[in-house]
Amino acid sequence: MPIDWAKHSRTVNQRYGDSLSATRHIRHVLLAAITAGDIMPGTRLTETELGKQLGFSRTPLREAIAALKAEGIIETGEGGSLQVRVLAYQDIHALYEMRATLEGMAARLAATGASPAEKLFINEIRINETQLINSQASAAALAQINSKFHHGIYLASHNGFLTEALDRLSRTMVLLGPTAYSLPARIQEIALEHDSINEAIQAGHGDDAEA
Amino acid sequence: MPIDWAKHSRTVNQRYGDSLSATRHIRHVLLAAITAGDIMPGTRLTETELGKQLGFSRTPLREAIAALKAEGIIETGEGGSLQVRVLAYQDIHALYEMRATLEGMAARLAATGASPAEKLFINEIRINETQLINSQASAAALAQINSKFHHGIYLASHNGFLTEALDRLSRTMVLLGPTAYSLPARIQEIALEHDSINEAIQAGHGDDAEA
DNA sequence: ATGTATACAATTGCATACAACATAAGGCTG
DNA sequence: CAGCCTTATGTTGTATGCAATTGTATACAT
Repeated sequence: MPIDWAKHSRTVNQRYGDSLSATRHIRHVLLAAITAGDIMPGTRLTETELGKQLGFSRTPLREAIAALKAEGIIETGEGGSLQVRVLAYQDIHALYEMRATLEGMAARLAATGASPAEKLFINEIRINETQLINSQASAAALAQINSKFHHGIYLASHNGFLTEALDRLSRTMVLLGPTAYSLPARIQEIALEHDSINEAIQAGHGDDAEA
Repeated sequence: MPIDWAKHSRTVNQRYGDSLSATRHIRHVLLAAITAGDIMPGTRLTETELGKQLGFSRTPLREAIAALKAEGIIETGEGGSLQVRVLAYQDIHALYEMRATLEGMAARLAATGASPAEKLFINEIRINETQLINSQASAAALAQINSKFHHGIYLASHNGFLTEALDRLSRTMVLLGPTAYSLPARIQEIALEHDSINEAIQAGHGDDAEA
């Protein structure tokens, strides 16, 4: 069954506008397709076929793939064939370990260095999230506000490389498949964690935030 | 004065063999040129000119540049023009902050999780380094063994993403220009630090290694 | 029946050609 | 003389075509 590229293309246009270069457009479309689970890790990608389906020539397609290879999303199998990266079992542990450390670093930096405006911004997101949880909002909406909360902390760390590294990790995490954010128990846990982090940031307690 | 691309090309061939694809070859050559200071941050790069000088067509050149853009080494100025990334002043602080955290993480993981063979390997590198320092070896040789010591710790962390992130940071650091590893006082400091780290790893003390 | 060699098909890697865009210079007009 | 429009030039973005390498199937020999 062919993949509905048009849908992903529309999503990208909505999110980034329709004035992207073909290379960047294709990059985002491929990421969207992987995120949605339309392309599973290990799937072989052939340039000719992809280009035909996407409606672009192979040149911008290859550039998009070159960027994704540099990010570790796509890898070259033996013989130079292309495939979506397959994470080894140990990679999963490494990935979470890495994210925990970097998130801790971001929380600490946010607690010690965030401006009043940034603290206010983070706090408002947290309030917003609580409201959404109490009103039984959809999983998608919760995931979105969750992402916003974390990203707010990243930015408040005032460290562009940290933000970039965490964003890159998120992109790599999509290789693990869809996350389970929908379990009620987990939602409560996350809410409590976010409260602790938020309080530590508001109070300026670096150690507490990192924990 | 034109850049001596042939020299960098030879260096790459020595280091990685001469069977690299044009794209990868160009990527390494550009990195070597930036590392050597032949191309300074902010320098504008034109594809046509570069391709002519390197002896390759624009296609593999653009793919190499796409990869370097994804890594944050090359950026697109206004109007789509290419230039070597110029680090903002705050980026320098962020870069060192990031490296300190990740190196600490690597040292902790190495201390708690390295195999006996890996500990032995790291210890031998440390002994080798001491000998080189005592015998007044060249700065280049010291830099090389220093790099080996750190890389040994990265690998002993058993976290591929951490290793990759640190390698990427190193590549970004070349944008700061050549490092000062030649000051005698600094060499002694580094030697002491390495001793502390090594001892902590050998003893399996995670907290000490991280510090 | 199995192993190997050879030929063919498919796919990636690279080069060239063309189109679209931005930029800067020069002339024209107010 | 100043400002703006036009045009020429250079650079990036995209498409197409060709070469080389790799995977595969088939036929033949052991």
